[in-house]
Amino acid sequence: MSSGPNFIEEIVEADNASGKWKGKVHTRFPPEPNGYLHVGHAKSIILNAGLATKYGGKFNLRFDDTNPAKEEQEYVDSIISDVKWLGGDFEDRLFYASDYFDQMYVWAEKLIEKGVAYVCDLPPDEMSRQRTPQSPTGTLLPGIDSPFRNRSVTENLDLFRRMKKGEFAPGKCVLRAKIDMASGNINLRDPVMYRIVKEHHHRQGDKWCIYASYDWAHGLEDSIEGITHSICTLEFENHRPLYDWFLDQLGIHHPQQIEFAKLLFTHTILSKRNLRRMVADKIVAGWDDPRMPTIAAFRRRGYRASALRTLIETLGVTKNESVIDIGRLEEAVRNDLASVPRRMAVLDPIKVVITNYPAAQVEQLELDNHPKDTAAGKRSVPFSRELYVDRDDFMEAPTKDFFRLGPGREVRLRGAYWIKCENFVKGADGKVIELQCTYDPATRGGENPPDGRKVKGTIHWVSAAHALTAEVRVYERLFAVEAPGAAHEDTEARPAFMNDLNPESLIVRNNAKLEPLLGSAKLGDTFQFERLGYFNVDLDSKPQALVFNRTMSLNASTPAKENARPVVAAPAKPAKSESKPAAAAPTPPPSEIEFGDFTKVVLKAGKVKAAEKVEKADKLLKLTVDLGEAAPRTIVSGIAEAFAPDQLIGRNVVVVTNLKPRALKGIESRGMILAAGSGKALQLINPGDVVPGSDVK
RNA sequence: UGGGGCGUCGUCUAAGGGUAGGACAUCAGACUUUGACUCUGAGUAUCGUGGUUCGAAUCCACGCGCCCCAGCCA
Repeated sequence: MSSGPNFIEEIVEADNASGKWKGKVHTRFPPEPNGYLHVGHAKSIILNAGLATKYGGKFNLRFDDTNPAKEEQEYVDSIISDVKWLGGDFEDRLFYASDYFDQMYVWAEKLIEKGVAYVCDLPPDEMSRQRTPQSPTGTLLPGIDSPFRNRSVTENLDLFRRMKKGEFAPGKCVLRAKIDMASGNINLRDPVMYRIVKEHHHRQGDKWCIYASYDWAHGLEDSIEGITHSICTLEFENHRPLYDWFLDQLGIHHPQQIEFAKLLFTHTILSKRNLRRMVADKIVAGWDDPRMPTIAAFRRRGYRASALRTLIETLGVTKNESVIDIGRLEEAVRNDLASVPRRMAVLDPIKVVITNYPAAQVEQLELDNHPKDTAAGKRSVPFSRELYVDRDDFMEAPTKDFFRLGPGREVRLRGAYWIKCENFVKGADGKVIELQCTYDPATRGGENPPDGRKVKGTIHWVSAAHALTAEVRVYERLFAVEAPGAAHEDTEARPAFMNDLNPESLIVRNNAKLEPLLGSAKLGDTFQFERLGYFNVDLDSKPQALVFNRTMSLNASTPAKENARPVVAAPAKPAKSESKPAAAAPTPPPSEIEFGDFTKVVLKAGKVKAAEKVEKADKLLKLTVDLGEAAPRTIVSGIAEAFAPDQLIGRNVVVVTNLKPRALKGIESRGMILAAGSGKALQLINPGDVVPGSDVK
């Protein structure tokens, strides 16, 4: 796990070796308080705080509250608790950019006096045009100087002071830095330092009507706090020259800005706008709904900070933009919870009557709290004639790879006895409501009987008379596809990502049966319910109305039922399949496979409707292919050397339909034409005279 | 088109002129009173083309691909 230092640590170590900061390391996490923190922020917090810890430095939490229109106290509070929960130890160093407004103002006047800042009266759209003029062919041209660029220092000072006093309406004018209107980096084309905003600030009230912009403010904030390494995400790379320019002009403490790639996950959306939308549209119950990617949601769901820290350490820190498989997070959570005590719970109960067990008898059986850790001790679990087992553990007509209960089948009840199903009873609705079983007294504790009989299955159970009834919320991934929204268009009514919601992301079991010891579980407690996963006590739980969340499923290596066979079987509509994973197979098969994953290809017959050459690509043809779907697909294929577009129209072809869409010469290709040979000798595979959309075997 | 950044197994990530290694995922097997955990094994990678060199993922050149910037957001 521990590989060498990451590139940021290398910089820090080099600085320590050269004495650049006299051995000091001081980092910071500078959120804007305009939303809840999510996993992406966790990386930044863990990275910054971790650096400070590792090199004996300090870590600050600072609210970058320079835009009064967007910021709220609610977010400040949630961010503070999230940072603390993640282990970001800022001690007493909780700061607000707004506390530096006076100092920033003094420095702004200094730049005006130096002649490198001026008040500009251009309206916003005009300023934008002058900063980014384009030639008729779309080439970016050098910017045009503002007519106000050469105002005198006296005039600028006067105007700026009047801006501060509130004499001008918002939008009337701004303070700009005088840098370089010809720079290729647009950020250097006289960026805005102050704009007029007449809004109530959450800490400053109505004291200010001019507010510093990010580029002007951020370096100053870092400088004031004595930050040494100012770590931010890649999109700020273009802003670094500005960061440096302001600090150089002022001649003040000059931290080094370092950029890294932010953390993204598959099956997840992270943009604040979209998260807000999900909360507003009640797709989820709130910012801390356990399906959300927020820190607050993770905490509520039962993830621990240590899982996140381990994960992020394992993933490393680079400048490669990467999307992490959400399975990595899930796996990290499982590993982190592995040591937690075991309990038994039945989510979807079927009653079991042990016909040869004495009606009045109750045994207290001793079960291990943890199978590997003897120090975790034992607990006592009552056993009696009537039990509950999970519906998933019984099949009326069991297949041969099903190891659990069925007519005539024998299984081990974990830590109790072997039982054999002799009969079952159905209710009026045809559902099985009761299993009649016999037990073998020679198997007490679940031990093997002396006659050498074997069973393959061990299942969990709960004594009916002693069971607690609880609500259990079973969570799955919120999105059914890797890249939510990617295959759809946004509309006003429905953002693209909403098309990819997993309809089974929450299943509530409100008649779950728990072993009695769970009655004393407190908020914050997590258990493994054997064979089901890790579960924690939810915020909504009350002593007489217990509520548990499934924090994470266990790995399931074998299909629980015959309908969950992920491999060869091809879904009819690969673009939106697999919305119904079986309960015990939480990881649905991917609907879009990677190029090269040949065991899972879905082949369909298609008819070419149109074909044309692709500009600037000798080998590519852009085909429109009817696959019997609602709309024909665009497929870009490298077959231009062998075929002219006209030759292809009307032809039947074989298409790999479940490839991940790929962009070829900027055209999104949704599928691949099957062909053999190469170059001019290329042959298309012909499916014969079949209907578009037919399966091809 | 201008400026900035990034390209290593399916996915992350090491290797800083000298055996392309690890993790996750996948597959196969062992073990198992959780179809879990654990253990063993397997396969698959340096964006391309040239060049320098005894030797290149690494250095050079030219391409190609992807991401970011053109808010008075951060």
